[in-house]
Amino acid sequence: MQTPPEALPCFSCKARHSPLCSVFDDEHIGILFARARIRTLKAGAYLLHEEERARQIYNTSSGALALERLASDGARQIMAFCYAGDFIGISSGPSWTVSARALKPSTACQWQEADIHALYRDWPKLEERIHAITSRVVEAIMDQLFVLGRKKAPAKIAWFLLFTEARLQHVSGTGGVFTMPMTRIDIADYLGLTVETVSRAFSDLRRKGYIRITDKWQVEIRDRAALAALSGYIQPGTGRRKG
Amino acid sequence: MQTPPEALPCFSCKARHSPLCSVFDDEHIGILFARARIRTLKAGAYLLHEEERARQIYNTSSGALALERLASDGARQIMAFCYAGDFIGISSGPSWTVSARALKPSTACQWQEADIHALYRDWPKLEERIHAITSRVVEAIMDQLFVLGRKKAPAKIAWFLLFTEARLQHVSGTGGVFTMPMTRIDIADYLGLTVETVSRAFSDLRRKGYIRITDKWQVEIRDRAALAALSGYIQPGTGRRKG
DNA sequence: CGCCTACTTGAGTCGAGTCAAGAACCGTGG
DNA sequence: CCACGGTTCTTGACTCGACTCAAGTAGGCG
Repeated sequence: MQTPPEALPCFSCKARHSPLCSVFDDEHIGILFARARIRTLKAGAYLLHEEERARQIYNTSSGALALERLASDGARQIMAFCYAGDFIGISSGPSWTVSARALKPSTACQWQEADIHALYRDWPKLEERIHAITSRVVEAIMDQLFVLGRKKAPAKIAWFLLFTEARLQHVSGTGGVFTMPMTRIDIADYLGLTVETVSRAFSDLRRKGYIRITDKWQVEIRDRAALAALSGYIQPGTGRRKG
Repeated sequence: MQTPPEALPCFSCKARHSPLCSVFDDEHIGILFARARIRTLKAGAYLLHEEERARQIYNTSSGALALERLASDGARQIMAFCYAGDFIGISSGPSWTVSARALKPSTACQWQEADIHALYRDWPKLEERIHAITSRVVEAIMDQLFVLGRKKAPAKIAWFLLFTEARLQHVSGTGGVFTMPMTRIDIADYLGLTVETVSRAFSDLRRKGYIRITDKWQVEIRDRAALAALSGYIQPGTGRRKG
């Protein structure tokens, strides 16, 4: 608050307009910033580990993370990918049930849960927003559940591409070209497939002309309608379906 | 409130000690009851439909429901089974993204969302509880996501049996015997399998002596350790894993 | 330059889906 | 009470999609 607004990194932060931060206008964002610890992560580093005490909450400010769970036999399931502006911090128990791994160099703001709760009184909208985010997460995971349980590999990949394009729109900007921050292995672990199946599915889509892949991570959607048909018409990001 | 407490159905309701209702002590439960509409459902009836306007919330008071989503091609994915005491009402948008179907004759209390929100001021614990329920739901669905994405059919079934036994403990009481309210088809649609695969898996477990099935819905767990090993050591209900 | 990891592609296997038939169970109505 | 039609459940035979195993290529980084 005493800090001159111009000095705050918030003003140039990609998460400035995220559900969490946008509760505070430019005049008051310092209240939130003053309580934050900025975490900088290298690719592959963990923001938090499952089984770890969960008394912090996070807001991704740059980069990309995977929320994942690892089984003793090495099987991995990725629950979500988080990009700039995405909130991380839902836990009903004393510890996390997922780990958060950086897919590329990333930064996130970290708060003590108690510090945020203390702000609820003066900023009731904050509590409302966090609740809304949690509800939104439930629906996103239900979408994923539907895809994992009921779609075949080609449909899963098609859905993933459309969904990811939509999620990255605010990063990549306009029409049809985007850069995926995750490896094929990550995609496989997100969709309940193996690397080989993912790779084959990409090749198929490429051969059919539905997509174009330049440098392995650059994807261009060339036939959105075909992908949508393949995916079974799930409208990415909204939880709604046609048909 | 004015109603003499003895007259309230709440006192003999199986959901009396649910997260929602237990916010109110016996003296004040009438406040909640006065605003409730009691919904009675026959087996197969819908409490709510996806795409329907979502401005109500529900608390299951008896019976069992399935939260499901239906695709245009007939594919169904069940997101959760709800029993007495379970809250239904998480939605971030204007309408539901799932339907709630009664698996057997069931009852639920229905409130207008606005009526409940109006109680938040005097009963802050209510808001807290609903938030906690939502967080708990996220973790339950993540468990399911992990199972759908990374477990084979036998492991899915073993996990389902242990999980369901734990969920029904407050109904079935003690050790190892419980009555499943859902059909094999429902189980298949919950685990991302087909009826035939579910049926075969049950038969296998029966032949191995891990379980005993009396009248098709009565299941007795005979070798919990073997089931746990098969399921991959997920501790049902807690979101934790051994290994 | 060389190592390591990620990616791709092929060949073969296996688990789960599909198709099909029969048995058991349900509620309904005679 | 029993006969009947419809659904659910089980089991078998077959098929096919995704996994496994394996080899080779490409790209990133020290």
